[in-house]
Amino acid sequence: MARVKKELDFSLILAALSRHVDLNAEEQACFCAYLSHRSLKNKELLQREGEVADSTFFVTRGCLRSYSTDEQGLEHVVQFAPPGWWIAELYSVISKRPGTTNIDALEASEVLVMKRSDQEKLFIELPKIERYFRIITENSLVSSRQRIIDSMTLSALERYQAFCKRYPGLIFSLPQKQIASYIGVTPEFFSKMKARF
Amino acid sequence: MARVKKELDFSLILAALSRHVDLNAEEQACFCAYLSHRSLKNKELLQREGEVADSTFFVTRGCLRSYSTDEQGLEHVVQFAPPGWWIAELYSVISKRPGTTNIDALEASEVLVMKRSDQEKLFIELPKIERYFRIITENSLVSSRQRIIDSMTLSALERYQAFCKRYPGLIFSLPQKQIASYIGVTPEFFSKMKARF
DNA sequence: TTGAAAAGTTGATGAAGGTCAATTTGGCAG
DNA sequence: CTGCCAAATTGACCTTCATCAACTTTTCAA
Repeated sequence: MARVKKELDFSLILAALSRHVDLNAEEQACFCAYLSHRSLKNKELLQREGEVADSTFFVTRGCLRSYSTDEQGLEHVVQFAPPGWWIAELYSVISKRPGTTNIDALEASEVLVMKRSDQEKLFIELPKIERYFRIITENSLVSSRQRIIDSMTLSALERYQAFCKRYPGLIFSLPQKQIASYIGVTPEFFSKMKARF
Repeated sequence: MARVKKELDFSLILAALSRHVDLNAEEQACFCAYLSHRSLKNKELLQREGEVADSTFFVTRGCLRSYSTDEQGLEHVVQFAPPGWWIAELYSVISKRPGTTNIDALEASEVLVMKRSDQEKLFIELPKIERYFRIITENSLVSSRQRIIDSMTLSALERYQAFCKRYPGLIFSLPQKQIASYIGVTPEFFSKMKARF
């Protein structure tokens, strides 16, 4: 069987870019030239705690998560990334030091990979790309701070309701132990909480 | 007494910039031209929940905080900003919608004010400024995510110890009810926790 | 200097959520 | 279809931290 070069599908990532910056066809091609592709099996690890991360990932299919493991071995979900979302071990990417969180696939998934060194070249070559990342980083920071406020002001049930509102699609596709981990309760308590409505 | 125009002190903010980007004298002047100055009395409110924020603040003296008020009227500290730090109601600045948090001064303070509209002009005029903000926003996001992980994996005592390590200067200058609010416990529990060492 | 308000302390009690163990349900590889 | 493993449920008990109230100490403006 002949090995056919797989055409990468950039439509999702170009749509994401166009929500914040205008790129002409040439600029789009320049941006895409720096992306590579990777397929992940269910549960496959993309970034392991302790290793230095050098890439940021854009999800085109499936769903990834980043999570931290505590000294008792319990996992705590930092972020879910369904199609159209970026995910990275940003601390490690920025500092070039070993990361403290893991990233894996919650189902068979596909991602576009952008190496930090390439990203930095793009920042110089195409300032609009730096603008794009500046904007989505600002938005992520707002979400992250809101989650801190929620963790201090809301009960577990209210955090669950907030989660359902913010990520309506994920409630049905994720095992509820993952959602419990994201909102910061045990699977047992989560189950009891749901039973009480 | 003659009113003398106050010379603004840009040394702290230029030092902060130079940690991430190189600006020549002209670029520095261009940047500083967009800044204005504001003095704050102890407890003075800089941004009130419900109002639309249009500026970001760089602290040159004193200490600010941003906080959220819950439905029981309790305050929860989102961020402290000692000299050399930026602070803003970023959600409101970005979205131009009413903010959900407050910013006030914990002591007599001085800030440099950068309006969002001016910041956006600078992003176009001086891409290095956009780079600077992209970088510090990335760093803020890393800290914010680490705080989320800490809130899920650490006990109140451990969060206090982490706070002491990360902000060694603040432990002595802040009322401990502010620190309690930041790490997410009541002042009463904080006091008992300290007593038990 | 003083006195009232704010901050901090201490104790009794209670609620939110965790831990551990037993059992049931569900998904899916063979 | 079967069997197995992971996910979810349920119950008993426990830990952490909140709440409320009384009291003490500090701060700071008049």
